[in-house]
Amino acid sequence: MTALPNRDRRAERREATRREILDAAWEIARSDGLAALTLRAVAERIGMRSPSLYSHFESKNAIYDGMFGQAWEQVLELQRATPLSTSPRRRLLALAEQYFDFSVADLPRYQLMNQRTIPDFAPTDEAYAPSLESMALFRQALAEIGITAQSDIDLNTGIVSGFIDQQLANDPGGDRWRSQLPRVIDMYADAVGLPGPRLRRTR
Amino acid sequence: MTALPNRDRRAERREATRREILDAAWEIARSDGLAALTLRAVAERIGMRSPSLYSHFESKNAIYDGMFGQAWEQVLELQRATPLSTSPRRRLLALAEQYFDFSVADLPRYQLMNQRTIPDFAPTDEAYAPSLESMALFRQALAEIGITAQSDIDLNTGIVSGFIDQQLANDPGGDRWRSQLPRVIDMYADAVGLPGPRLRRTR
DNA sequence: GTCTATATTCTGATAGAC
DNA sequence: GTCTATCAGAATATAGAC
Repeated sequence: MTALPNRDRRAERREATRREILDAAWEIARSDGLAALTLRAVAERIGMRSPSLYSHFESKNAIYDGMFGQAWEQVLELQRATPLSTSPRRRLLALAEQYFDFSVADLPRYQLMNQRTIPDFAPTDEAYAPSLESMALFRQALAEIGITAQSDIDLNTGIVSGFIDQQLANDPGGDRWRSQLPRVIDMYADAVGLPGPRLRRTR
Repeated sequence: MTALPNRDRRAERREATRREILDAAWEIARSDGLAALTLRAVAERIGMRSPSLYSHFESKNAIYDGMFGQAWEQVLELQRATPLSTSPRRRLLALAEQYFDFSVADLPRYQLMNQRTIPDFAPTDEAYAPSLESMALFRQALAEIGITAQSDIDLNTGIVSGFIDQQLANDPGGDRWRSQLPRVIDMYADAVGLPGPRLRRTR
């Protein structure tokens, strides 16, 4: 009987190459725009020829799919690594700031995750899974401080995503909207009936 | 002395063709996605060959530019045609609903107006002008009800654009976020110190 | 102002040798 | 698993006849 090695070096190498391809794809997206991605450019950046990519991804959209999954995995990691404040308002602010900062740090990533920038791309169920998991964690974090109504959750996502949008569109690199997060979170907390203390003084 | 005709039929025709081209471009953007626009497809749709488009637009991006200008002109027209309520809260709600409905009615239009979906497109000053004019009208509409601080204006745009975003991304064609506009506008009005009466009962 | 013809370059993808 | 060679097509844009 032949002993199986406890590490599959082949699989490890394969996975490393996959990540290398996705890393290159992100770099191109960040410098030239998400829609400007081409297989040749990705291959060239890692010293390959474009047909070789097909050993790792079955199509260009499969690369977008991998990127989509990676991006939401990153959100998940961030969520899992961050302890949740027990103060309801501080928790809300921390959740908002965390997602805000993650989003504005990388426009193409945000476009891929949340906007339909690439006409014929739709994530596979597998790539979509971490997105669902992320939302589930978010709902749980809100539930623990008494926010369970769908309308209250929607109110939260609506506000935060709008701040991200405006920051990216009208003040990239700045903090015009980011600096107002405490204010808007106080508004939100008041609206859904959370107890104080407020994050900021009232006017 | 030769009398000049009081109508320039040639210019009218030219302008009509220009509009026809842009109309076709919008149709393609709506059915295939904004980034999927091609000159061939535009030309074909109006019974032309693609090189003929160059008699009316100097490049593909010039077509995007024309579309961008048109979209913001439409916003302007809408703003000018709508009487402003004298009740502060009703005015806020009407402004929000108007822009919300306009935005969610056409995703590619919204992407072109507000998101950087096309990597190498940037509007010319001419096409950008109606956008600035629209924002000026908006600021004036807010100023008349006592909202003048930049932070208060930013708060408004942040909230409304986020609702649009979420509606487009997570409930296209529905009203999950649209139906909450009165609630969030009340929140906003409270936060910036507007007098009542409220649009909705407090919980 | 529209056409045909074409330049030029690029695209995603496949076949098959090694 | 990566390569060369290539496909088949599409892209934007230009030249020049009519």
